[in-house]
Amino acid sequence: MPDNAFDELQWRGLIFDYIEGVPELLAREKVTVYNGFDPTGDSLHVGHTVPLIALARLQRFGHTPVAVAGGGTGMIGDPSGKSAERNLLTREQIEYNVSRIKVQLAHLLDFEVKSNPARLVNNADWLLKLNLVDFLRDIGKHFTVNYMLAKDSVKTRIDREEGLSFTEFSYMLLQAYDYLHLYDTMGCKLQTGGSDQWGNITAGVELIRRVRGGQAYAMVYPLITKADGTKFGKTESGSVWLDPEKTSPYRFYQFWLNTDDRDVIRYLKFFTFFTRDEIAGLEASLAEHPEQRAPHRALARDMTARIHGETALARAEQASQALFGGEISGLSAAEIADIFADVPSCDLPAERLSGPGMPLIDLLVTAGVVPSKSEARRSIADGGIYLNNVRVSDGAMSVSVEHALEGQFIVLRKGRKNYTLVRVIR
RNA sequence: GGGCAGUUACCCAAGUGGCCAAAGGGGGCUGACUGUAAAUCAGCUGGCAGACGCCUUCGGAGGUUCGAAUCCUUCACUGCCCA
Repeated sequence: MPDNAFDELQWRGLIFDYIEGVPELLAREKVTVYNGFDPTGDSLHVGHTVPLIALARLQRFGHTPVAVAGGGTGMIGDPSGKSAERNLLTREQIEYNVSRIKVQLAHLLDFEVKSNPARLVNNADWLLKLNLVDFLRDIGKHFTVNYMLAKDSVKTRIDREEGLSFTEFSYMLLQAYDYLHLYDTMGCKLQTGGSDQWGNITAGVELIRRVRGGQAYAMVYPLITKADGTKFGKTESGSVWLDPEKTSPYRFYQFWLNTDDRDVIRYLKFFTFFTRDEIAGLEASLAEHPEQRAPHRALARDMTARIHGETALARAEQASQALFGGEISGLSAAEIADIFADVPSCDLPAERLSGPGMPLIDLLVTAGVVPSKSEARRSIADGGIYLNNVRVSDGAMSVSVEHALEGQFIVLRKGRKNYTLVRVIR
C-alpha cells in the first residue's frame, strides 16, 4: 500500500474528478470525509459499495469517514441520473431503511477503532428542522437559478420530455446545506460520491465558501461501467443486494464470478483491498490461463467473505461446485438440502405427485421457474428445461413421486444455470 | 385559458376501418460453440388450449360500424407555442 491515500485511489482508477488541492489535503492532514447514500431501499446493493469501500480505504489511511444517510434528501429525490420523477417515500419507510442499512455498513466501515471510528448520521436530523423562509433567506439567496440550471443533472432532465418538478430541482440546495452543516458541526472538509454527484457536491463547496469563507473539497468516483454496456449490479433477477434475504450468498458469489474478463481486473481494484502485487499476479493469470478465471474467483471469494462471512462463502462455493461440476443424482438428501440452501426453492405437497403425477408444465409454473404455461412449453420445446439435470424432451410428461430424489427433492433447471429446488412435503 | 403535436407490447418505433396478437429494431429467454466467458450463428419472445380455436391488449371511458389500434365524443397525462 502506498503511503499516500490519493495515489492509492488513483492507482485503483477511482479518481474521476476532484477540486484542486485534494491530493495535498489528504497528504497534509487527517480529514473528516463524508459520502452520502440514498436510503430509498431497505438494503444497499453492489452499486452503492464503491464509494463506501472508498471511504473505508480513506479510513485505513487515518481519515475519518462519515456515512450520511439521505433520510431527509431521500424524501425529495435526487434528479441526478434519473430519467423520471422519483416516488416520494414516507418518513417511516426511510427510517426503517436506514436502520437496516446500518447493519450492512458495519461490514464495510470500521465503527470500532479508537483513533478514527466511522460514523453514520442521518440528514433527516437537521433537514427536517428547516423552515422554508429561513432556508430561502440563508441558503437560497446564495444560488442563482442560472447556476442551478447549468448543472448537468438539471439540464438533462429539462431536455427530456418529462421535465422535473420544483421539488427535485431544489434537491441540490439541500445537499449543499448538508455539506455546510457537516462542515460546521464535524469539521468535514471533503465530500465524495459517484461522478453523478459532482454538481451537488460542488454546490456545497460553493455554499461553504460564500457563507463561511471556508475551503471545502470535492472528489468523485467514476461510474462503474461494464464492457458489454449493460448496467452494473443487475442480473436477470434484479439488483444484487447486500441483504442475504434479497440476494442469497450463492447468487452474490455467482454475480462476481460471472464478471466479464474485460472488467475483472478493474473490479478487483475497485472493490477489494488486494495489493498491487496480488492484482498484478491475477492479471498475469488472466492473460495466460483465462479459462481458470483466477481473478474472478478471487473477486467473488473476497466480496462474499467480506459481506456474508466465511461460512456463507464456503457454502456458496460448495453449491457452485455441485451445480456446475455435474452429477447431482448420486447425492444424499442431506447434501442436496445443503447445496440448494441458497437456491430458489418451493414446497410441494406430496399428494400432488401421487398417481399419474403432475404435468411438468404445471410444476414449472408452480415452482416459479417460468411465468406462464406458454413459456413453460416454449422452454421445453427449446430444449431449455432439465429435470434432475436431465434434459426434458417430452413436453407432455408428468412428474410423479418416482422422480423425487431420495423421495424428497426435485431439481428443476432452466437453461445453463437457473436452478430451482422443489421440496416434496409429506 | 387558447393553439398545435403526441400517448401502441419490457423499451424505441411502424401501423390511419377487415389480410393486426399488431412490421422493424433493441432488450430478454433458449440452443450450438465455450471457460458457469466474450464473439458468432439459430429459434423463441401476450395468455389459455397447444389440433382447430378462444380470450385480453394499442392512455381511460363511451359511441359509430357486420367489423376499430385505426373514425367520432369526452376525460386524463406529456411536450411545444401563445396568453
